[in-house]
Amino acid sequence: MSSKKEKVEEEYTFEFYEDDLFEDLDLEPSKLDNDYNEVNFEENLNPEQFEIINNIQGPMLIIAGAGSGKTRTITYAVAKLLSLGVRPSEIMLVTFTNKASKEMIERVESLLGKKPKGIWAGTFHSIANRFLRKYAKTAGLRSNYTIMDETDAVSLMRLAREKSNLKEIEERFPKAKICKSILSYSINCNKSIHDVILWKYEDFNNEKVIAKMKQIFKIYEKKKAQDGLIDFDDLLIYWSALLDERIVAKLIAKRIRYILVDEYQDTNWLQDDIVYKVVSQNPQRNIIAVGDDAQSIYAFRGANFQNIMNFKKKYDDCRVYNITYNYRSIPEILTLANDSIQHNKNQFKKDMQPTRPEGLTPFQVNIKDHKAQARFIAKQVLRLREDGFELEQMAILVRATFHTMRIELELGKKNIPYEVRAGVAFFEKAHIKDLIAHLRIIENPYDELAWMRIFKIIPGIGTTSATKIFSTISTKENPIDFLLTPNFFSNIMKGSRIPSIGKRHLKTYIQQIKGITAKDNPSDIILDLIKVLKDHIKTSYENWQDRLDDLKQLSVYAQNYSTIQKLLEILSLNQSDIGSRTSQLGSNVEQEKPLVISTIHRAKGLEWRVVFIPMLAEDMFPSSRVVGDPEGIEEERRVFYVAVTRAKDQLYLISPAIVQTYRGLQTCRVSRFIWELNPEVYKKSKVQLKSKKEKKNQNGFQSAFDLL
DNA sequence: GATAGGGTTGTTTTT
DNA sequence: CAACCCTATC
Repeated sequence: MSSKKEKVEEEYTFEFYEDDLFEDLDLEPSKLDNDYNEVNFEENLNPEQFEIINNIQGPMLIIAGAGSGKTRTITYAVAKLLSLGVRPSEIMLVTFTNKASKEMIERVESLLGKKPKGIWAGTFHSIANRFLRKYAKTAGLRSNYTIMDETDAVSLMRLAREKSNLKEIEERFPKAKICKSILSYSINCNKSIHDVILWKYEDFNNEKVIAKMKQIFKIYEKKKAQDGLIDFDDLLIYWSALLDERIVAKLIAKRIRYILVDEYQDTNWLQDDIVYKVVSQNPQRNIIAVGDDAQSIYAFRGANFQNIMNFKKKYDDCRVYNITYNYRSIPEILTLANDSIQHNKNQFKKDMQPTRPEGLTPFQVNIKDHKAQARFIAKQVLRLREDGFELEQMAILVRATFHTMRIELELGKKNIPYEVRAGVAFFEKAHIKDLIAHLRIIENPYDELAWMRIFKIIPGIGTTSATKIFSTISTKENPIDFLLTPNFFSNIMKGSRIPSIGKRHLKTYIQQIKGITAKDNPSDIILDLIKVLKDHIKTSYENWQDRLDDLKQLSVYAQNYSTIQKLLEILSLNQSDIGSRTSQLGSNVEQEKPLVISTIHRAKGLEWRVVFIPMLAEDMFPSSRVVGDPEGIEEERRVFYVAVTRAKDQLYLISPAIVQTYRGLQTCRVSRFIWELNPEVYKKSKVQLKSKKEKKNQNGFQSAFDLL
C-alpha cells in the first residue's frame, strides 16, 4: 500500500487521503454467489434478444424502438451476467430515473429468486453521488455536502445575481433561472458560455452581459463551495474529474466490468464522456448502450441523441443491433406513430414492425373548448370502465402541467379517482421546503439557502437582515452556537436594525432547533420540527391544517431512512417519484387503482391500454415558444411520438378549438401533428363512435358526442 | 433602511 | 401562480 501512496505523490495532481484509498468503497467485490434460479432465457426472449444476451462482450449498441422489450432485454442481460458468475458489484446499470432502476433490479430479483446485492444501479447523478460520498475529500468536497435541487440552485443563482451589482450595466439582463440554465448547458454540452448564448439565447449576445454573467457564475461557484452545497451538474463534474485521476479510475476499472446504459438517446455530452472514461479503463470495454433516437425528448437538459450515432465511431469495434419489433401497440397505433415521426428530417429512418393483431384505428376528436375536452375524456373514461377497462389501464398524457387543470376538475366532479404525475412535487411546496431547510441546517450548518429560509420565517426579519446574520455566523466554527451567544445582537450585530421582536423570536426559535439536533432519527426530528414550525404555518396559510398534514406525511416517509443525510439525498435525487398527487383521501378501504394523469416526459418507458392526448392545438402542442425553430419542432414531434407509443389498444387525440391560458381564452388551430398525418391513419371519432356506441347507451349516460 | 404588501409579468418538459 | 418590482409604512 505504501508504494501506492508514493505514486500518488509523484504523479498525480489530486490530493489523496489515506482512508479514501484504503476504504476501497463498496467496490469491495461482493461475494461470488451464483446460487440463482435457473432461467430459461431462450423461452422468454425473442431470437434477437436471445442473441444479444448470449454475446455480451465488448461495446454493443442496441437501437430499440418503442415497445420492443428494451427493459426486458436489459434485465435479462443483467440476469444472464449474474448467472454466469459475474459479481453484482462488477455491474454498473445506468437508468434514466431511480424508479426505473429499482424496478429493473426487482425484475432481476424475481427472475433469479434472489436479490443481487451491490449492483451499481441508478441514474448518472445517483451513482455519482455514491462515489462522491466516499471520495469527497479527494474530489475537494466537504464530506457532508448537501445536494440542491433545481429550485435551490436557481435561488442560489439569484443570490449570486443580486450580489453582482447589476446596476453597472444598462443592458437587459437574464433572470436567475436563465443564468442557471446557461451555465448548465455550458457544463453538460461542453460549450463556452458565449457559444451557449449564441445557440440558445441570442438576445443576450452582448459582451457586457456575457462578462457580467461570468462574474455571476464565479460568485455562484464560490457560494457553493463556502456553503457546502452542490448542484446536479456538480455531481457529474466531480465524478468526471475523479475518473481523470488514475488511481481512482484503476480502482473502478478493476471492479466494474460491465456497463449497461439505458435511454442512451437522452444522455448529454458530459454523461457520454463519463461512460467513455469508465469503459476505457476496462480492457474488454464491455458496454451495452440501449436507446432510440426517436424518443429523445430531453434536449432542454442538454441531451443529444447524436450520442447514439457517434457511439459507433467512439467504439469502432462496436456491434449494432436493431430491434424493430413492437410488442406493445396494435398495428394501427404503430402506423400513426411511424407516419408522424417520418416528418422529422433529422431522424434516422426506422419503422416499427407490429406483432399484435389488428385493432381499433386511433380516434381524433376536434372539440369546442378545453371544458368540452375535459368532459369528453371523463365520459369516455367512464364508458371504457363500463366496458371492462380498469382505470389504472388508462392514462391522460399532457405536454405541460397546466393542461391538467380543467381535466382534474372534471374527474373530481364525476368521482373518478386519479393520480397526477406532473408539476410541483409535494416537497417542492413552500412549507415542506421550510421544514427541510431545518434538516439541512442540522446536517450542514453552513447551508446558506436553508438559513435564509429559516431567518425569513421570523417576523421582522427580511432579506437584508437574513443576509447579514448569515454572513456573520457562517464563518464561525459552530454557527448555531454562535448565534445563541448572549451578546449576539447587543454586540456582534450592533449595527443592524432588527426589531426587538425579531431578535427575541429568533433566539427562542434557534434554541428550540438546537434542542432537537441532539436526536438522530429523522422521523422523530421532523415531528419535533413540526412543533417548532406550527405557529408560523398557522399564521401564514389559510389551509394550515392541510399543510401540517403534509408535514406529518413527510415524517412518516422519513421512517424509511436512518440518517438525515440519506433522507435529504433521496429527496433531491428522486424529485418526481415521491410527489404525485392523488384525488383519493383516506386509504384504509380497498380502493380502485386510479386513472393516471401524467406529463409525457414522466410517462417515458410506461404503457397503458388506453391513452388520451389532449391539447393537440398549435401553440399548445407544439408549444408556441418552439414555432419557427425547426429543431424545437422536431423535439416536440418526438414528444408526441413518445406519447402515442405509450398506448397499447386505444388512442384518443383531442384538439380543442378554444383554450384557457393565463391570458384568458384563446382560439387555436388544430395541431400540425394531426394535420400533417396521412388522414387514413386516424378516424374522426364523431362518426366512428356515434354509430357504434349509441345502442349501448341506455344507462343514462349522455353521449359524449352530444358535446360536439 | 428595511419590511411587507400590492400590482405586474410571463409559465414546458426534469436529474 | 410564483417571482419580480415598486411603493407605503414601520
